[in-house]
Amino acid sequence: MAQKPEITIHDIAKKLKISASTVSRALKDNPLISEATRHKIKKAAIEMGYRPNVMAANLRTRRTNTIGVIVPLINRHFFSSVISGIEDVAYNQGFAVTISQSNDNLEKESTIAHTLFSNRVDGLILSIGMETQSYDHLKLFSERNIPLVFFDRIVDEIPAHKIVVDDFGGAYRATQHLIEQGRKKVAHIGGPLNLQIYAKREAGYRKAISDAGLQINENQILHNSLTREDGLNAIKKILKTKERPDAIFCANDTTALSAIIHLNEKGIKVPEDIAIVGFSNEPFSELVTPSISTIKQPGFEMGQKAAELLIKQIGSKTKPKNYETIMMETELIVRNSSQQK
Amino acid sequence: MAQKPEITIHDIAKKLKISASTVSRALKDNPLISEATRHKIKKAAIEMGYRPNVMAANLRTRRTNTIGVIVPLINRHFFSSVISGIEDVAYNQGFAVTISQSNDNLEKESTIAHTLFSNRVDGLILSIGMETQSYDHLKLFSERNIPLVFFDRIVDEIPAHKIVVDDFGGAYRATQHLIEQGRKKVAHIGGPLNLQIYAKREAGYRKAISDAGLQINENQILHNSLTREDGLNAIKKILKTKERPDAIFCANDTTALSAIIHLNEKGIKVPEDIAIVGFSNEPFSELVTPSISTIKQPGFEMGQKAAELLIKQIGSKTKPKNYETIMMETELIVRNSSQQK
DNA sequence: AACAGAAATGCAATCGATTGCATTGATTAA
DNA sequence: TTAATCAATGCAATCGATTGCATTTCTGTT
Repeated sequence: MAQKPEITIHDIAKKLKISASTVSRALKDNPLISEATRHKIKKAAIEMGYRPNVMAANLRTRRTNTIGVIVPLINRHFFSSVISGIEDVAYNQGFAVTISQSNDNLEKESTIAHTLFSNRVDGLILSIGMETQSYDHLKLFSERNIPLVFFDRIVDEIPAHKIVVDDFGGAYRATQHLIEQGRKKVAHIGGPLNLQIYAKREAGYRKAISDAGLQINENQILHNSLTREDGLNAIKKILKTKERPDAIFCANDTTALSAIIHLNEKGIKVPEDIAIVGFSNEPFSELVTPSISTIKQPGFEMGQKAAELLIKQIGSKTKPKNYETIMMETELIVRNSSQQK
Repeated sequence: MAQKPEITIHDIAKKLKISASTVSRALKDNPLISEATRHKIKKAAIEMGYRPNVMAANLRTRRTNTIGVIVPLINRHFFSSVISGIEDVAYNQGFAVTISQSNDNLEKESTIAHTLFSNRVDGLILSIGMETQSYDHLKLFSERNIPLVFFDRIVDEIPAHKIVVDDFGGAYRATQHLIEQGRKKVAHIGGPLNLQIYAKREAGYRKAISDAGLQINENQILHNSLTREDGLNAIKKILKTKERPDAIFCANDTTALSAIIHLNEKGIKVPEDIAIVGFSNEPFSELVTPSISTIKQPGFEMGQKAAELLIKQIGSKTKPKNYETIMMETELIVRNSSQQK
């Protein structure tokens, strides 16, 4: 399609009767070039509509100034907050950010990782998908020493910086809160245990229950992919169990939502009959009736931190001696789904 | 950072004692290469962990097989649906997609456009930001014949394919629906008129009112950026006007939400006292109490269509003779905010 | 056995920017 | 005036893959 001739530094050089090297240096504000020529060159560049060909530069310098980001779904408030945090830091440091979503699908995640690698991103920030249990596509990066930072859904096996929230603590707090409301039989809708975050949330939940000297009913701990539909099936199953629980701690807000909607329809009162707490503080959680008590995660700050660590690592010549796992604090937000007015 | 030697086609060639050209051709399944050598080469490539350097290839071929996407906010359900639609088509056709958000900020939009251009994306799909009133950063593309497709928030001045929804019709339908509910005084919370979509929504609203022989109260047509906060200010302002309206057509769901929350707090009943219709069918619209009647836009399909048109244009040698503007149908979804049970 | 024609492979230039090293020109010191 | 010094610029190789054209190797035919 492109017919208008591409303007290159050579075109500028020819027009100004100087060498391409000088043009290149001038445009990069290299101090070797005199003020006068630099001005002349920049002026010409603008007049001629010069646009650097990043690929040529990248090929030569072996750097792209681009950070790749892979998230399961850009559509989740938590993830888009993280992305905004990443962009915030990256743009200020002159990095471009390219965002991709895996849709929680391993194959797509792998394809994206390979594409990003082939495009030679300088570093990768990611949160793995629910299906992801093999990590060849990620070893690609760590083996070649391309900086990698995980956030939220991390992988233990791969050495890298990791940014997580205190899932255990958050879940503990959430469950404790339900118990403080006088609940004795707390059920749990949890995520796939291959993801650490869900294992930890469940562990926090279990600890809170046993610390309070209460019993766990193993029939009332369910695992699924935490979609709207999964949540609906889960709440139905829970309602069919022998001793109906008086509270549910859900591993995300989506399933909390499903539960609430179903209970509303069934005429079971939330929180009077069954109290509910979710996780993530999705925007909708304050909009439903009753509004959902939940655990707030500092998404934006996690993104900032992840980008900082990554960029620091990109800038350094050597592999970091040790990798940090940064745990950020969560906050319990009490709303109407767990507390009577 | 990268110390492990990069494997190039030359390394493969050396090892197999053949030429790099043959390796290149074999890896691209060029029929010139015999079955036997091709196999040998592919095997070696895998064993050696070869990963093509896309930048080098792109530099040579002047194609990147990458589509750039710019949206105001990835966080909006409508936009992320469109993105999913784009990805759906693009991936199947072997294109990568790089997504960026402008945050409705002209400067950022312009920076992103320049970055994408410098990275030589093969084409661009975008929806402009609220601030965008100058188009130099977009002319960059059209002038150099880099295919460009607009969706939703389009720019008339620039020749390109455009995918829109029937904003006029949707708004007309929404307003008409309010009138059918017996409402006589319908206010409007609208967006910035420099964006065609909002101008059209307002026009549709006006037409429906006058077609019904009703009066418009110009004090009750407000314009703002349609954020939560803007919506709150707008509803407050509307409540202070002389003749309180009995319905409001909001140009998006966000402001409809603000209005509903504020009216709930004030004890003004929705829909009994004031009926409300929004626009876009954001997921939260069915979750609030009362649930929000709204206009549904086919986001996924718009994305698919945009990607199809773009890729077709990328593949063609010549400029399209005429540019299409495809208008997709909207659907009124009646919920509780506009209809008494 | 010889040769046309096809099939397979190689050569070398190219894409556009960068950069180590060489060169030019100007300035300064002696 | 001349050599030494420094500032400014140019030369040419390089990054890795692609591709038009040339060359080599087969294959089959007579």
